[in-house]
Amino acid sequence: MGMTLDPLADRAVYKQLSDIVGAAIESGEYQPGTLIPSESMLMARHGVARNTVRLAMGVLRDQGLVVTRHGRGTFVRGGEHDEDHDQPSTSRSRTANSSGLPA
Amino acid sequence: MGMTLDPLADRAVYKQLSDIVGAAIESGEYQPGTLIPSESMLMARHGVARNTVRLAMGVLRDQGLVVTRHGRGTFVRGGEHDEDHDQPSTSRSRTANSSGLPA
DNA sequence: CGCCATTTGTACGTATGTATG
DNA sequence: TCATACATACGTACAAATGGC
Repeated sequence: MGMTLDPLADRAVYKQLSDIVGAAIESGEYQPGTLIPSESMLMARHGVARNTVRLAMGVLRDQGLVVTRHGRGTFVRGGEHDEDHDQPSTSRSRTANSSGLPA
Repeated sequence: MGMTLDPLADRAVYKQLSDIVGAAIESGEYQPGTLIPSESMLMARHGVARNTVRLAMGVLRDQGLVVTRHGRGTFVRGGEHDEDHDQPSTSRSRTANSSGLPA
């Protein structure tokens, strides 16, 4: 279960990380509407800098797989029950599948 | 024309910078298909870190205003003559107005 | 209410790699 | 070969939001 990062690989580490977390999401390991590990957690677990983690999260965000909230964390998309409280504008004018997962 | 950045403002510096450059693009100061100032230039001109410049460029990229090419620079979108040489996949599955400018 | 821990946001610095011309 | 420009990755620090107490 612990896909490891390879700094020597052709693929950038942050992309490898986004692949890993993204796969974990699609595999159901991280359920829709729930929080994925915090940046600190991911840093510790994978031995990378925060920057790298944030870049990876950025990829997942662009893919519409997750949504990040200041002070709260990063949630797996698709929690239609909406653990949202208010928020001025949830959508971000992205291609992003507002329904949640792509397939 | 020299809109200055205000580190004390409510709006994040990188967002202020994206506003400035974005406005310069829409005002025609930076013509479609041409290069905008390099990261080094923007750093020097505005007195900010490279990271900040890159964040600003990221905003413009998300807005579909510019396109960045490794080793080349960041171009104002709308150069339909296509200064492209080959490239595996130009689009990035973004909302991005493939035609160029939003309006 | 204030206090505090956690978490993301912003901004800086440095180094090295890769692409282009 | 070389200079320029962007890409990746590490580090630090402080701000702001959140939520439990």
